[in-house]
Amino acid sequence: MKSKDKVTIYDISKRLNISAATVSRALNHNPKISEKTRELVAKTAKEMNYKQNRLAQALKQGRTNNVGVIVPYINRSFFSSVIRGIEEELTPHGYHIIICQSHEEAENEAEQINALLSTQIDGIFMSVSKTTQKTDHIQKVLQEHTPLVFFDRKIDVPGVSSVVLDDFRAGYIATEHLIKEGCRKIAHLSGDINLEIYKNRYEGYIKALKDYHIDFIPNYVIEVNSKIESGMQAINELWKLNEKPDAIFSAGDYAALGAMQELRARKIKVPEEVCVVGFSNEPFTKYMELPITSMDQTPQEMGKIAAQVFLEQVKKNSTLSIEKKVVLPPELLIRESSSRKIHNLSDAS
Amino acid sequence: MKSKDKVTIYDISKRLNISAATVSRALNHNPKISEKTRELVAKTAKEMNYKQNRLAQALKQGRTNNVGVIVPYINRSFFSSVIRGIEEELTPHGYHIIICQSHEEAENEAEQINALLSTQIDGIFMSVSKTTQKTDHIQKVLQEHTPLVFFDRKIDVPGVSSVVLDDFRAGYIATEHLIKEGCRKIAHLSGDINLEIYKNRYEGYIKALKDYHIDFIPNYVIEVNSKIESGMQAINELWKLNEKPDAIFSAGDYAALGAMQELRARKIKVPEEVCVVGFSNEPFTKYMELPITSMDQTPQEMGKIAAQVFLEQVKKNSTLSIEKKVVLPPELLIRESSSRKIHNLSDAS
DNA sequence: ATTATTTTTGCAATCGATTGCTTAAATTAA
DNA sequence: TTAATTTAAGCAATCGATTGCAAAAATAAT
Repeated sequence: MKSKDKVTIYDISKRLNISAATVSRALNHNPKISEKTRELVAKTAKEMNYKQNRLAQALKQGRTNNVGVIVPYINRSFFSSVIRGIEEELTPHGYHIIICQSHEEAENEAEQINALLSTQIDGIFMSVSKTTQKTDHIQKVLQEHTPLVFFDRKIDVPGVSSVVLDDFRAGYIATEHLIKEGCRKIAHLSGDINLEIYKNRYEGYIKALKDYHIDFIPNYVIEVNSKIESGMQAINELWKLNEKPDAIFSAGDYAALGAMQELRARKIKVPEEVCVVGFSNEPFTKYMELPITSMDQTPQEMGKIAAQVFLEQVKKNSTLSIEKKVVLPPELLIRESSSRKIHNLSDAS
Repeated sequence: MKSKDKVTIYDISKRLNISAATVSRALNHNPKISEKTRELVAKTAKEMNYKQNRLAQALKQGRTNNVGVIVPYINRSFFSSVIRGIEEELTPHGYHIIICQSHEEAENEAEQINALLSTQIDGIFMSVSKTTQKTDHIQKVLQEHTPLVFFDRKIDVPGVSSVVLDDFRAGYIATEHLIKEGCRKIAHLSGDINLEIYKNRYEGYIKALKDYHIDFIPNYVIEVNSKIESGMQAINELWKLNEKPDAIFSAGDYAALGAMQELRARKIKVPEEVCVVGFSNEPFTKYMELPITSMDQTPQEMGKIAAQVFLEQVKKNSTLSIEKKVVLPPELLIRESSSRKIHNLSDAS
């Protein structure tokens, strides 16, 4: 892997008997260089299979044209779609995207941030992990004046922009939908309330119950993670109660799926006996034998907007960090798992 | 984003009235530095919030400790699991993983390679895109003596190591399983034959038919992509035939899912009338109402092994590129979609 | 033909960290 | 106390590309 044969601008300059400065300028289309030599340099560069050393360039210029994206997991449809959105928006501007996973560990998250900062990335996009409590590592990013944009899962830190879903509204809409389907005993499978998104979904749920004069029953709220098994477990808990729920609003699709599995195992009919609504519009929700109603978060759009916020920030080139907060509207995709009436199945995902 | 305040070893050296060289050595635990000054430097470095500039370091050392992974899509369970495997194996060795997507476009793939090479990564892991025909961009990697390891989808290029599944065997096993379930008219939803993996699966299928003296019917082979819709389309094609198949062996889970949807729409019972086997063991196959039999590729293991092959290669530090070919055994996970007999549902995924 | 002006190119410093070689300081031996 | 030896720290070059300023070459003006 030693490569003594890597071609540099000096190699080109020697070959052509001109200075490296001229080569550099020629390659960068500097107008001070005559067309003649520009073409000559371009030609020999290709001949010699020259490839720019972006390390050296970045070191000199102070920017790498790399941005980092930190997500809990890359294999969640939601996150990979956001990444796709960021890519599409930033690639045309010459940026490259470095994707990192925190695996929901605050520690990993901090390490990834350190790694990114030390490679001098030009910006960071991040959806914080569930276990993130302290903001030390985020302060570090700000200290370096590296633009930071939160998406979906954010922490409130002054000076940091964010693009999130209106999770409160989403929780409200989902619950309201279930109420309108005739459900009155609506359980909620919540995520960790420490994360704003889950807290907001939960509060939207509460508010909808209140608005429709339905009593809130604390026992109907079960905390789950994003594993299928936890959804199963949640049903087991709920069905120990005297008053069984007639609807499940899950803050995640995987838990919703688990819930449906367990309901089926118990021969409880969905949606006739229990309606189910999930969250995130994971692809499988649409393609189940019994498709699951779910909340779409327009993730790709979210990524694009996050990227735009970043671009704005770097364009201003100012040290003062702009703080921009974008909130996107959710869209409920109603499918069979919650459709008691023969319904207009608006399924446009 | 301008940050005139980034701390360098010079800042530390000035503060302590020692040379930058000493600071550098101290931070790197060079034994030539006394414990006293080492601690002093470490302390002030922390105080001043020093963060190493890995660009500069990499430029000097000639290695970045970054490796690139190029996959068609990150949101396929298979690929993200391979990436996870690579991460787990390489992170302890101080490497950072840069994840890139080709989106199945050879052009993107080439661009990603260029970008990675110009940032001087220490190695590349890659699963080639469907549209990759030419090997020019791969030759470039070899010219730079950058270690390259193919996983799953490879192209035959001398000097490149690879870790792949025994796809021929997998195709054989899947087909044999269907035969043993009593199927005789087995259709095959194949991927693009230009990719070795799909060609091998196809040939395994042919061989099994032959071994069991079943006539091969060309019309029973339909090319699909990895979209659900193409699986539906395939069933539409197959059901135009006079002799309808009694089994489907799909080279991909998404197509298998689409096929099952379409069969259901046509009121054709799975597995009673038609057995279905998919490929890749995507999580949804297990959690369907009617779980799909699928071929597991032990992706995380594949990633780990690929990483080990890479490590071996860099350890030898020799310019001569070792060529190592690892072939992993597939494992068929038999589920309801292909179990006519009451079966030992060996489901360990 | 000579000077003024415009183009084109080169010199050398710089980005931040590393490292071979040398020198200075500290320790031990004589 | 002085020389010999070990230990600690500094000098300066280097990695490859960029860029302000200066010099050289080419062109235009007088």
